[in-house]
Amino acid sequence: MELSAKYNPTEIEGKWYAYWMAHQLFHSEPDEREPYTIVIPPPNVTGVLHMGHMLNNTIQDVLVRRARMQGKNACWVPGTDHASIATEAKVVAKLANEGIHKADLTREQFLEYAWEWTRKHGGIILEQLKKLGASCDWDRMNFTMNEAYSRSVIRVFVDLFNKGKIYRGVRMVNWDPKALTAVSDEEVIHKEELGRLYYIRYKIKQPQNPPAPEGGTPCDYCVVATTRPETIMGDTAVAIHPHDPKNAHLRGKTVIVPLINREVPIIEDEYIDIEFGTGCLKVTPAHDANDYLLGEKHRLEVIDIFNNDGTLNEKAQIYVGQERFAVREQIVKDLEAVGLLEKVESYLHKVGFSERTDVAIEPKLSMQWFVKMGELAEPALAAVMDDEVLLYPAKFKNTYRHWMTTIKDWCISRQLWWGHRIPAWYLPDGRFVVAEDSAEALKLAKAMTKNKSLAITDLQQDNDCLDTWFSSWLWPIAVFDPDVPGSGEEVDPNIDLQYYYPTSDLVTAPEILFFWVARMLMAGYEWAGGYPFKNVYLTGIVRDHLGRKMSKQLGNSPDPIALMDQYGADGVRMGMLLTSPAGNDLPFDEALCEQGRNFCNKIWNAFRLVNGWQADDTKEQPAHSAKAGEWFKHLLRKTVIEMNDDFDKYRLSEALMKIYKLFWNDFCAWYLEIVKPPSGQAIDGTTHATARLFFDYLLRLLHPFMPFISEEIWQHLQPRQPGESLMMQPQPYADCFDEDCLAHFEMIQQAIASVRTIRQTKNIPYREPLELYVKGEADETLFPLLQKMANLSAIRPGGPDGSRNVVSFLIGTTEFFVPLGAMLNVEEERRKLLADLEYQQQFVAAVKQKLCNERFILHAPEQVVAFERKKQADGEARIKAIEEQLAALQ
RNA sequence: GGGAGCUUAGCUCAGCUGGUUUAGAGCAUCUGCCUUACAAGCAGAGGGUCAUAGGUUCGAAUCCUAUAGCUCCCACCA
Repeated sequence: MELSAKYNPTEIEGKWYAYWMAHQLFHSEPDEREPYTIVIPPPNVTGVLHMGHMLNNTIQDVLVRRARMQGKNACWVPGTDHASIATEAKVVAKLANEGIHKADLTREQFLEYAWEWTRKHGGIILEQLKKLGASCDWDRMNFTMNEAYSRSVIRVFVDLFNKGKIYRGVRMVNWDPKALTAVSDEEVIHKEELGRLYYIRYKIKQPQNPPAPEGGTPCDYCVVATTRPETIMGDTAVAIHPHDPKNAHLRGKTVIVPLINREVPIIEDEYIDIEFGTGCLKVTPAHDANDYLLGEKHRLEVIDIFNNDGTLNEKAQIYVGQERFAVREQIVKDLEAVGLLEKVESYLHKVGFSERTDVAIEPKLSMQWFVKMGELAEPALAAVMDDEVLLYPAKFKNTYRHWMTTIKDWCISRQLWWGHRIPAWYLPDGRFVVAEDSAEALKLAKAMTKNKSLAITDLQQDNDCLDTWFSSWLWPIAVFDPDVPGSGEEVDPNIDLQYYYPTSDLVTAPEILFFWVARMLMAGYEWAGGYPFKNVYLTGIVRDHLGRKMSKQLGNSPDPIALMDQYGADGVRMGMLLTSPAGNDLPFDEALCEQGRNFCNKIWNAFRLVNGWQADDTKEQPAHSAKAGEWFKHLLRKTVIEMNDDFDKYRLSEALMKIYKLFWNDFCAWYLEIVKPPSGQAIDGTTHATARLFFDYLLRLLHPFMPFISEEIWQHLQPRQPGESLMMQPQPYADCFDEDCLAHFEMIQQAIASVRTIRQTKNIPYREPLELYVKGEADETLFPLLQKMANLSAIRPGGPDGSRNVVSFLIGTTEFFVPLGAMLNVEEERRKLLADLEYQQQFVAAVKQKLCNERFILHAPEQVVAFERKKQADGEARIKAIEEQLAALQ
């Protein structure tokens, strides 16, 4: 078989993915094995793969593949999220491009367009995941708007409502004037903005003949500082602090709102910051959350001057129909014209923006649905604080606690059509019923009104949809059993849910810790009797090399598909994993993918070498090959133990680095080079079998990280049955290794490197054999190996007698000499030895100083003192050796 | 404004309960090699006052305090 000198991933990756699928290797059914479950964080149904997904799903695939190879029944459930705001926004934009406006469509017509869009774009992202190698159980594919899933969402709403945990109320919400919907606090991004602070004069309504304040002049105005002058038409009071001396004269007065000349009272409240601006606050209860609270407290009128789209309505009296920011510009000019603008200052402040549409959020009063969070949050908080559920890295526990203890009620209604419609039906008299469907609603309505003639057409279902997270918080439950919460009448408990729940690991981004992770925990305790996952691995954010978050807007995100085409999926997977410890940001660099690709090529060529060997069973195994095999066996064991430890701590990049070095440095550069037979000769049967065995183990260790190339080579390594796959082979096991064996070998490696250095500095080609003398401790059984790798004609014990033309080096306290004859540069050698001598003398001096310190001898543990003594003795031995060598140079 | 975290080689990071020969890795760099598995390679080498200043200790990259710089999260100062 001819194998190309370059590894070509594109030919191979598609082939093996199809093979795994054809043999149902990703599919899981409950059985007697221990389950290992991951539910995918469902990407937006119409989204495309970005670098964050690449990282996230690579990590999940590594964990799932490894669990599978550990004999667990691994199940990775894929699926998508309907993402109500994001998807609806895309559909609205697409329709607008075609000249169709949402407002002109009926709900049914719009939903038809949305479904069409979903069918067209939905699942693109899943095909991309397949290219990455994701070993999801595609038979378990789910979607948050599937019929069954939707039923579950509705049932949960009804259940919470019946438990009194859902209520309807007028609240100040974050209004997105572009998407025309309320959004949750978590969907508001606060950005710092350089705005302006406008000082506006409100005329004080004076009684006839106003008395002048003591020691001052009569004051016609009170000055109010605001960043939002366009809201003054909604003002219903001006507030001062009760103990503010400079505004005390305003007490009990009324002032006139500029331009519209409405008379409003001065109120007093301790909320006011005396130091800010003039100490006077204009109160606009309809358009500011704080003002709303003030308004409630002081029973102020609420005047809502905005339309839903951010334009002003007739209640504003002026600027009606104009956009809020245009009005801000205009009103400033108009105030100035009538002399009511005192001054304008630059002012740095935070403004809330909608995460989805990036427009400034408008605080707005409206009727919305809320979930009471207090009771739901309790078990979810305890789970994390008591380590029942573990966060990786644990530092997120603090943030989590902070959020969960200051949690506010969750506004779950969205003024959207794409999503789960709120199952509330309004009666003609304004009352409402909550039910799973319209028939049930009618029954309830009849009972409520005691009106038997009530018809379904008399009921009007709520027009709003539920927040996307109100469906995705059920994800780990509903993908296994959409009948939770049940009616309580079920006879057969759901087998899948019993077997797969709770899931093992959840891999997701820290930015949705509260959106999603916390709420899944709440749902788990509320409806599934316990936590939904044991471990939460929080990934970092993928950034470009300038440290910026990768985003579409910046255009700094590489196209994942193009990357995989260029470097292979395995190469990109390795690139993603190389620098991504849990919770750390990932500074992405294509060079990392290149490194991954190069590694694939290395693996490929190692295989080409081993594959090309002709085995001769009659040939005896050379001593160096036997010793190398022994060494590598122990090194392999050590690495397996270390990798297991890394995996236990979710240190995936370190585990990968260990197998990378084991394969490249130890297996290729050392083991294969040692056992490689001279060109054209056959290899002995024992070594041939051992090398293949090692290769097999290495492929198993590599497989979770690089599934494609490992499968390809494993299939070539020996004949396999149809349907056989590396992904189902057990991981290598080890619990101990021989440390001495590794240490002895390492010393020989250093000796070999030292001889090579001598060759390079002295310009002695490798072909020219050298002699070596060894004085001191060394494992002689490794000398044949040393001889082969350093190309030595002989290795002799002791020092070379009387010869001056010798170059030497030290490893530990063992001296090595290489006679060089005329090639030796005595002066250069002396310089080197003198430098070394000085270093050793300083070293010994430092150790001695430590040992002379009585308090050190007294306080330090015996072992540490003994170790320092050995350091001194070794150092002195080395000094003696160097001095002898210097003497020999004379 | 409150909270959390970070600062170790040119870059990205390990370094766990203070001591393991005067700090490790990968990448990058430099030098020499087209040696019949691989130049996407081989061999070798160089590179760090562990952010700064104090303190605790026989002993500090590691523990404590302060300072500086960076990052993230939360929060209604108009």
